[in-house]
Amino acid sequence: MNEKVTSLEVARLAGVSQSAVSRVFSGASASKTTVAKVRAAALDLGYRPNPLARAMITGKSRIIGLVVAYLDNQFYPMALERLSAALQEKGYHMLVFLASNSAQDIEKVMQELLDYQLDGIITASVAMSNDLTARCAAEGIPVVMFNRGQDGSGVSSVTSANVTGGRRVADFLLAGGHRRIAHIAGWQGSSTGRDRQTGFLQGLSAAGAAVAGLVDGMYNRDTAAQAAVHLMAQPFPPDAIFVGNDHMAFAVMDQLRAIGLSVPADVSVVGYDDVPLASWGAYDLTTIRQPVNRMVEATVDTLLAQIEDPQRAAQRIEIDGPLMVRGSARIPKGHAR
Amino acid sequence: MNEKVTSLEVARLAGVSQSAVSRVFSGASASKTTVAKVRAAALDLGYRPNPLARAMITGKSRIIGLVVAYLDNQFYPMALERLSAALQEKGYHMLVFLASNSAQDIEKVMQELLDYQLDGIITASVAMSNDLTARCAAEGIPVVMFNRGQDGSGVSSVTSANVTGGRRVADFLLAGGHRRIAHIAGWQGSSTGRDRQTGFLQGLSAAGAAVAGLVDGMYNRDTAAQAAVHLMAQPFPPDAIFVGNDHMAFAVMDQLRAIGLSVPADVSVVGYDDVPLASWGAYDLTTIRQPVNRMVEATVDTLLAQIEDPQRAAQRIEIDGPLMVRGSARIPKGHAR
DNA sequence: CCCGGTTTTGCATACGTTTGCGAAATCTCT
DNA sequence: AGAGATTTCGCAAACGTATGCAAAACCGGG
Repeated sequence: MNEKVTSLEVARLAGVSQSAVSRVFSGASASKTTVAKVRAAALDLGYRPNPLARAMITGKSRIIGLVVAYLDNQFYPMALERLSAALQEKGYHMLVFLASNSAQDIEKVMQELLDYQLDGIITASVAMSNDLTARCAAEGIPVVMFNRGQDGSGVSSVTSANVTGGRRVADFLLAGGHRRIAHIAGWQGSSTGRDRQTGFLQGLSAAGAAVAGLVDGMYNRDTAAQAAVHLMAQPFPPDAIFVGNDHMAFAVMDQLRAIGLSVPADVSVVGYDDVPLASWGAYDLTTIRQPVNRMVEATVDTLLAQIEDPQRAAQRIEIDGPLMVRGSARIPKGHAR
Repeated sequence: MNEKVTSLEVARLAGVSQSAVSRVFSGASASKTTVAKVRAAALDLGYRPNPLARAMITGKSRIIGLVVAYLDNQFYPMALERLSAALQEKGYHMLVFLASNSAQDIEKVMQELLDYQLDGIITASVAMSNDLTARCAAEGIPVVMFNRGQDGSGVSSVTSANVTGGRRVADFLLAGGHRRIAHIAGWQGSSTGRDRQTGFLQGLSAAGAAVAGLVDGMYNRDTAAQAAVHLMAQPFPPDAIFVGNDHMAFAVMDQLRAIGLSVPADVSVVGYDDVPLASWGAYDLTTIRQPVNRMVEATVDTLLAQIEDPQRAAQRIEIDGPLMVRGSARIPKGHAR
């Protein structure tokens, strides 16, 4: 039914050469009259340049690969939405690759990533070994890791200021008068998990306090809930828990309430991310906000800059975010909400 | 650094023609020895066929466009994840298009959709006018609407059995002894919203009951919360509310609790979707499960079948889902949980 | 009106694959 | 072993665009 209309047909109708049509649509120089004739003919025929053909010749597909593991954590859908919107604005689109974190699976995804002539890659939440990211870089495809850092490897990354954030939580809980503070950490295989923990522990020891329990929650609801049970079963249970991200914090709150404890009366809970759900009535979670918008902006800027200039050095961007004080943790006296 | 290796180089190394290489990788006939030689050479050079070049000549890109409006509702990230995984399994990938529901925006997205040589399109949650879907169909691109139906238009759709589901909720609430039952409906501009409401009202009137309040919640948290307030401010407020989807139901529960009402003691709440959050402790929401896995399966099957055979008639698939009985609504005596 | 300089234009080729077509090779059966 | 049927192979032409190069058109100034 639909005859795909090519630049050649437009050229014929406009009475110019095919190259002229190409130049008009690729923004190269052309005289006023030519542009007018071509535009008219194109509109008439309903012509639009074929991105695939264009990609093949230029080597630029205007497609960005997004590699993501899971979308359970509300933070990622949000980021995905924002990233896609931002890229769309710049004339790019996102091809989605799911990589459950098994090494074998990632290997397969990597192959496909390289097949498509992606202009760039954004990895979110996925644990790519140094090897793999390095290989991408070697293939000359710009990579930006979103919400995950990687020391040493020459790969760009955008995260929030996780160390600072962790520290901020420690300060806040200490100011609230808590003395037995535990931490259900983010997955220690990830930089975010490690950094938040580092900052948090720094904050505690700066005040001469020891951590009252420390478990790796693996960014997993069940693991975190179990950890909460264990922590509270100790002879001297904590009166505050800093949880490595909101996703786990919700599980922890559910669990604490299930065993009859009140938040924050019995135990304060603080999360990390500030996903939309954190502000909903049922949780009202005090948490560090990851400034998604600015993180997305930085990610896109970095990626596009790197696409423009492949020689550009890898960036390592950290964006600070505020503590959102809500009702899940005791509020220090005199604290300005 | 990275020399892109082409089929021609493989051919040279293997001592065969370029066409032979192509045939080996496109699954056409070739002799054992040729296959072996080519495979060896390809492995040696690290060759993999270029999907873009392939797409250009065959007209098949193995890319499916996913058009989605928002990802706030936890149902969609989940669906997206499953869809992407299922497609990946079949050798397809998903290009994401964000379409905030403004007509102008959709128009732009549509143009881009047509530019890329998409093999098919899945629309989720987005309100495409008959005109637009029809245009896609006219261009010969198979379209499947996920979680949204459209009467008349010859476009395939996959939904849950929304009428049945709505009816099921009515029956359940009536069995629970409720007599003043209100409905905060899903957006009436969508088939899901309308169908659920239809089934629900049918259920009520079959039992001779009238609805104790009916508002369009627009699938929006704030609207739904406002609606809840208004409903409860009536002289004879409802003792049960069926909310058009979980996303709004959470807002309603938050709101009810905020004004000092207890769920389900004062008022029962039932949702629709059964997103993960529904089973979490803080809400423990009774809701109709939309069987995402089977819906995704049906969507992918339908789409691929339509790609195989463009003459295939549009399907209209409805998949029934059970009521997940939890704690947010009074449980009828003797009801088997 | 002519000349140097700047744009603009068309021609032809390239990008990396698939695929129809005839030639060559292989197989099958007597 | 040879004829016919079948399979495999290479050649070359697509697919729809971008772009280097040289010719053509245009510009302003003397």
